[in-house]
Amino acid sequence: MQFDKNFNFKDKEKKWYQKWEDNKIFKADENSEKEPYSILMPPPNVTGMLHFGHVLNHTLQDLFIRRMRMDGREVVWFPGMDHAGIATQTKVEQKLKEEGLSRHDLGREKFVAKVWDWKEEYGGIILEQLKRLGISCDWDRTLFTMDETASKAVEEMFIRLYDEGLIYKGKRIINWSPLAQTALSDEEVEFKEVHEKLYTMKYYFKGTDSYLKVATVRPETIFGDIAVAVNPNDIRYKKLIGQKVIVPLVGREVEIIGDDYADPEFGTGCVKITPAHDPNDFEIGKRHNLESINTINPDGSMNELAGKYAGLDRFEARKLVIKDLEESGLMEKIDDYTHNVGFSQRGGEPIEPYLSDQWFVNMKPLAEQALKVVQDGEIKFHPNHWVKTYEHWMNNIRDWCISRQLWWGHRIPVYYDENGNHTAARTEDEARTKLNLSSDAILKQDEDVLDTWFSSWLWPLTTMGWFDENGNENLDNPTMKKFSPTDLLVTGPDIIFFWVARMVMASKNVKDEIPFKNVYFTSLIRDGQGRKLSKSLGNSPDPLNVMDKYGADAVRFTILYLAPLGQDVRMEVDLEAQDIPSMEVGRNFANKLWNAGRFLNMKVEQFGETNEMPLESELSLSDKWIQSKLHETISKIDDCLNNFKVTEYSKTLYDFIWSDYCGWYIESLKIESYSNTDELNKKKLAFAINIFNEVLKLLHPVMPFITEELWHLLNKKAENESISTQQLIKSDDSVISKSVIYDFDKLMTLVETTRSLKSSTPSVSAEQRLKLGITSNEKITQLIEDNLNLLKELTKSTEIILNNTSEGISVKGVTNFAEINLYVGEVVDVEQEKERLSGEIKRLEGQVFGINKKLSNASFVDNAPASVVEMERKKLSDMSEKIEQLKESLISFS
RNA sequence: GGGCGAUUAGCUCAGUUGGUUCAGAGCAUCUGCCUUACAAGCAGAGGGUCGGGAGUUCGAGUCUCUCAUCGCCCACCA
Repeated sequence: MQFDKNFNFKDKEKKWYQKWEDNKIFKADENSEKEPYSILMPPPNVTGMLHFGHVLNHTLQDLFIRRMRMDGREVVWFPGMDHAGIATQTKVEQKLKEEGLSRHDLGREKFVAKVWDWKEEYGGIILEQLKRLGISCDWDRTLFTMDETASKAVEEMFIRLYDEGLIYKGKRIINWSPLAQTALSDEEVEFKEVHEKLYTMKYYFKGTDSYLKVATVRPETIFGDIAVAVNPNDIRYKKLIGQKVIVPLVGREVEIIGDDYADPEFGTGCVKITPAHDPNDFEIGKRHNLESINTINPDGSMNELAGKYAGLDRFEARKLVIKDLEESGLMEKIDDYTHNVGFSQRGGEPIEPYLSDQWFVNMKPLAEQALKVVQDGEIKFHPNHWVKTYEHWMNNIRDWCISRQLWWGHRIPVYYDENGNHTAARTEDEARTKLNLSSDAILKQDEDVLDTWFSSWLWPLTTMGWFDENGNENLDNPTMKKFSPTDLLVTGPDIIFFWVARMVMASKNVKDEIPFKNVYFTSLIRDGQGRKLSKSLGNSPDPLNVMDKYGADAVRFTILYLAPLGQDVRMEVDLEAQDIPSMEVGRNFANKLWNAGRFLNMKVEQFGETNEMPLESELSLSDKWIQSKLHETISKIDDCLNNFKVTEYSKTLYDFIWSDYCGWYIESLKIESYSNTDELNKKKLAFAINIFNEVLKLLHPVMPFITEELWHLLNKKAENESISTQQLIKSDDSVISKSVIYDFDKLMTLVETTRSLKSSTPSVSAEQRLKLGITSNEKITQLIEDNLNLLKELTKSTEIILNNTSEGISVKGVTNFAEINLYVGEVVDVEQEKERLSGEIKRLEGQVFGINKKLSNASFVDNAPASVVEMERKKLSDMSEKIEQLKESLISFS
C-alpha cells in the first residue's frame, strides 16, 4: 500500500466495503456479553431509488451504529425492504400494458407471480445503492415485508385484532383512488388548495316557476342527489322543509330536509345531499334514512345512472353537465371558488369519496397505550416538539382503513360462507370451525389485500423473528431478548402517523413493550428555492452521481454538517451538472485530512518508525496542548452525540482537525522538528500519529472509507483488520490542562496580532522577516522565552526582543496582555499608521465609555454578582492601559 | 379554523442555564502569498442596531407578550 497524492475514493470505497463484508464486521451476535445497541432501518420501497432523504437518513443511522460499535457495544442494524403495494403493482401493470395486457388478463395468481419475478429482477436496487454510502447493516438479517415470517405475522395480527373486535368491516365513504382503483387511508390523502368554480343551480318546485338556489362545486354529482338540506333555524327556508324540488337535468323529485349541517351563512343556505359521494352528505343521509345512489364507477367514470353522461370521466361529465344546465336555463350563476381538494399522495390524482365495504381497525384502544409511553417519556422524540403533533393525532385518531383492492400484498385472512357470514382464520378448516360449519362447507376468501403499512407497523416484531421459518411464534427468541427494544429509530416526520405511531401501537399490543427508546426525526432536504428535493419535481440530482464526484465520505460528512436537528436543510442544486456544489465542504475536508496523513507519512519516511513515546519531559507545549484539545474534543463529541446534535459533532471534529491539528499543531511540529534530534523526532512523530489515530476513530462513523484507508496506511495494518472494531478512548479530564491551553492560547494571540500588524502595513509582506519586540508581564515573558523559537518562526521574525526597549521605527499592536512592536524600518507610511492607531483608540474608547456607564450605575454594582462587576473593572483597566500604550505610540509619530 | 417551527453578515446556518473571549462559523467578496502535507491550500480584511414593537431585569440574540413575514402538519361548509 502506498500514499497517493489524492484519496482515490472510487477504488477504495469499493475495496473497503468488500473487506468489511468479507470480514463480517457488521455481523451481530445475540449471544454476546456486550451491551446491545440496535436500530431498525426504515424499510425502503422495493421500487425505490436512492434519493437525498435516504442519504441523510442512513448516514445518521450509520453514524450511531459505527460509533456504538467502536464504543464497545454489540451492535445490530436490521435492514429490509417494503413490498409497497400500490407502487409495485402499478409498476408491473404498466409493464403489462406495454404488452397490451391487463392484470385481469393474467388472473390473480399469475399476476402475483409476475410481481415476484419483477421483484427478483429489479427489486432491491435501493439496497445496493445504499451500500455505496458505506452503511454497516447486518445484511444477513435483511427482511422483506412479503417474506414468509413477516407474512405470517401480518396474518396473525389481523386475526387477533379481528377476534378482539378491533378489526371490523363497514360500509363507509372512503378515499378512493381512481387511478389505482383501491381504497386509501386518510393518511394517504393530501389536501391542496385549488381554484374552481361554485355553480349555483335551480331546483324548481314542481309545477311552479319558483325554485331553490343550490350551490355545488361538483355539478356532475346531481345524479346522486337524494335531498336538499336547509338549516331548520333558517327563517328563509324553515317552512319549506318537507316540500319537494326537482333535481335539474335529472328530473327526480327530492325532499327538502332540515339539518344543522346546512350553514345559512354559506352560499344560498341550501345544500344538495349526495350521500354516496360526500362524507358529510353520507352522515346526513344516515341521520335522515336516505338512500345512497352511487353514480360513479371505480375508474372515475360516470355509471349508467348518469344517463347520457354514462361512461364519461367525472370531469368530462362535469363540463357537459354545466353546458346543459346553462343551455336549459337551470344554472343560476357561476362564481370563483377556492377550496381544498384531496389528492392521492401516490398517484397525484383527485381522490373520489366513495361508498364501499372496507375493513377498518378501531384505533382508539390502541392509541391510548401508545400515547402514554410517549407522554411518560419512555419513548423520547428528538426534537421533542414532535410530541405535540403525536399527541394531537392520537387524541383525534380515526379508524384506519386497511383493505386495498389490489392483488399485490397480504391477502386478508377472512373467509365467508354462502350466507355471507365471515371470520378471520389461519386456514379454511379453522374458519369452518369458527363459523360452526361442516367440514365440506364451501368458503370464499376475501379478495382484498392489506394496506402496506399493516405489515410495516409490525417491523420491530418481524425483523426480530416474532415468527420463525416454521411459522411458530417466539417472542422470547434470543434476538428479541438481546436487542429489543431498539435504541434508536431514524425517520422523517412525514411518516410519524403512517409508521412511527402505529409501530408503537403494535408493539404495545403484541408484546406490551415499546419498540424503540428514541426517535430521531430527520430534516427535509430542500433546494435553493426551498422546495423539497423530490422525484416528481425533478429537482434532485442522483446521489450516486454526486457520490461519484465527491466521494461517499464527503457526501456523508457534508450532509451531517449541514443538517441541524429539527430544521430543514437547504442546498443549492445544479441539475444540469447533477451536482450539489456545497458538497465541496466535505470534499475539501477529506482532502485536508488526507494531506495531514500524507504529511505524517512523509515524516515517518524521514525519521523512521517507533512504538516508543516521548517522555513527559520531552513533550513541548504544543504537544501537551494538542493532547488537551483532543480530550476536550472527545468530551464535547460525547455530549453532542448523547443529545443527537450531529451537526455540532461534525463541526467540532472539523474545527479540531482543520484548525487545531493541522493549523497549529502540525505547523508547530514542523518548526520544532528542525531543532530536535532525529531520535526525539521519531518519538514525537509516533506521538503525533497516536493523536491522529484517535482523530480517525472519532471521524470514522461519519467518514468510514478515508479513515479506514489512512489508519491502514499509517499503522501498516493487515487488510483483515479494521478501524471499525477499534475501541474509542474515553475523555480523560486529567489529561486536559487548563494552563497549557491558556498558555498556548496566548502564543496564538501573539502570532495572530503580529500577522495582522504585518498585513496592515502595506510596505511589509507576510514573509518578510522583521524584528519583533514584545513587552508583557513576567509570566508571559517567561512563556515566550520558553517558546522563543516557535514564536519566532510562526511570526516570521528575525529576532524577538523581550521587555522591549529597542529604538527604531515600529508599528504597534496591543493585546490585553502584551504590547507588540513590529520594526518595519524606514518605509512605514506615517499618516496611515497614525490613522490606524487613532481608529483603534477610538474603538477602545467607545468600549470604555460603555463600561464606565455600567460601573457608574449603582443598581448594576449593587445587584450584579461581584464576579461580574469585578470582570467589568478588569476589562476597564485592561482597556485603559491599552489606550495609553496606543496613545504613546501615536505621539511618537507626531 | 387549530397546532408546530423559523426569522442573526450578501448566502447557508451556530449561538446550551440571561453576564468575560457574544455578536460567531462556513461559503461568497476584497488584499497578499504556488511557504517542500494540502491553491480542494495559507495569511489577512471588510460586512449584522440578532424581523418590528412592548415588557421583565442592574443587564436580553437568549425570558414574556404582541405584530409581521415564511414554511410545515392537522381539520375540511356545499
